[in-house]
Amino acid sequence: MIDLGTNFIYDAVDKDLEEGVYKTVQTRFPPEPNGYLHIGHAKAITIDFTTAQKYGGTCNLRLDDTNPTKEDTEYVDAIKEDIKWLGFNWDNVYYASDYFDTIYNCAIELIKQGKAYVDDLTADQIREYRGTLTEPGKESPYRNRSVEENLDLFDRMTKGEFNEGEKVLRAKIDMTSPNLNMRDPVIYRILKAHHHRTGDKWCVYPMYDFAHPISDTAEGVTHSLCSLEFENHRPLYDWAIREVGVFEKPSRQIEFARLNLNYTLTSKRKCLKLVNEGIVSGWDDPRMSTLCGMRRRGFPPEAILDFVSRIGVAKANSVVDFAMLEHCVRDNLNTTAPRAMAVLNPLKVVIDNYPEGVTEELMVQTSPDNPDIKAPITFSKEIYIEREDFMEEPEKKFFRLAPGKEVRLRGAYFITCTGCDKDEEGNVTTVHCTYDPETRGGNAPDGRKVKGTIHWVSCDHCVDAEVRLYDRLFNVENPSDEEGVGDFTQNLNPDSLKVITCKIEKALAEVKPGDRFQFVRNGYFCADKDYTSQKPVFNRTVSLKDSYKV
RNA sequence: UGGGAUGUCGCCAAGGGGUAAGGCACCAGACUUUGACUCUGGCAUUUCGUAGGUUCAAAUCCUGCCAUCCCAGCCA
Repeated sequence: MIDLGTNFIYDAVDKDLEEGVYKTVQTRFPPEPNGYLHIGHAKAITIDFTTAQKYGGTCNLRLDDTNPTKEDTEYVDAIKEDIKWLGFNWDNVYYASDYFDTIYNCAIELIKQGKAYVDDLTADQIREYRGTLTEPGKESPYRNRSVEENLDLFDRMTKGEFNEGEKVLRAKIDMTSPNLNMRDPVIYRILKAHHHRTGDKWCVYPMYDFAHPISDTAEGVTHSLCSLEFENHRPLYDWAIREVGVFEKPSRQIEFARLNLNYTLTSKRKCLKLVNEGIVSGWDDPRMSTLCGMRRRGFPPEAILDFVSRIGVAKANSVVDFAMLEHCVRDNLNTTAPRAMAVLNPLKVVIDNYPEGVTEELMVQTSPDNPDIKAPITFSKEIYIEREDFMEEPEKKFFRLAPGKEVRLRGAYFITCTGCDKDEEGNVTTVHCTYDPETRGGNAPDGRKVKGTIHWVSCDHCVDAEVRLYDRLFNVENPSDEEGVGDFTQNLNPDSLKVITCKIEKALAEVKPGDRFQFVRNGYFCADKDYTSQKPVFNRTVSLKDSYKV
């Protein structure tokens, strides 16, 4: 059970329960199936599901499909997959389109009560008549049509007698309201589009503002949790339920702040641009904030849930530091990811006093916390170590390999550097060492200590792998600050993806896509879903916290 | 220049009259078959956007001001 701490939503629910406003709790996660879910949705999903769980209630998945021009079943499937991946199970799957008849009847009811009317104004005219933020709107000349006429016109709209945009159904509320949403909002529009579920049955579709309160209430939702931008819509939400008047238990809408993460985008529109312009490889590019992207990157769902519980639920607009998410990922992987050795930037080491042609199997601990869980790795005379683990002229606090210094090869032997070979340009090509046969396994019988331990891989017993090193996609904290879709690409981090070839221990070539490891000292990696090259591919999930800084 | 919200440490965030939780980040130290992890300590005291007021006592109540976000889709 995820703990969202104390928060104002729970306070409100507690109060409702105490006062007997509701006896049970029912919530819903209501995405529009017009795109992929991202980390921001993970927050909403967690809040919706855990609120229901906490009170022993139910939470349904409802696909808010009231705009057939933007929606598709492809997204429905992806949404379901991502929710399940996070570990949540909905009680029922509903669609707003399930309620089209109900919503339609509510509209008729409103018309009969004289609370809704068919308007012939064009979209432009409606905008003009709406007034501005500071000036009141004015009433449409069609506002006072008779109930009979409205009923007839709406019926004919439904039968397809009019073109898109010719007529709309509007709620008759108050054109002078300081809340623009209450200035006779459009509640039904003509859309001669094929709906992914209802097909061509309808050519009028309810607007969100009308469909949502009716769907919630018809479904039995007690607490309709949504993000802050709908605060201005709440009066209309309440109005619709109240005026339609056919439901005994109105739903209560409660708003919370949506999640913003620095250095990333969580706007569907902008993410789409990244995909369409080929800036990223697709919706599941590991740099994306989409759940499928994070999954491919190797972020465990538990880490995302932990993250959501840590950031809390409040009403203040905020931007959470990406480091918080990374911490959660490391925290999870630290205890779950097996250790493995991979050398990203190889430098050959020859152990001069090790017999030629001999190999031996050494058992190296792979479990982060259980010393008894080990895997075999082959050792031989020639190995690769990390280039940065050798310094010909070591600086003051350098604990690794340097001429005359002794270090431990993880799980193997102590070796002492005797010198190195260089090419004409002075680059180190090979390091020469001697090993101490008494230190097999990594401990000296005489009890002498060694300050550094380094990872390695045997030259003849390793394979090449492609490693994708990911960094933040943007180099500015808030790429969304730039107005418009055109500008944010200026802030892309050109080094957000670096592909290198590295040496991995042989056993790692056999892993399954999705398997996660800590490559000792190099960070956490996740085997990629498909190998486009012949080599195995690993995505770097997250780097280790800078361990060698002086 | 309308309305709705929000302002507590660099970033999240508790606390809603009784004298500032916690996490991330950061810093210092210990430990360590990697310097990671773990552990220990530090990290808002005329301070809770700001200026006043009420009170024995205010981040918490009142008033004014300031800043930021949302709203003028036949999107959700």
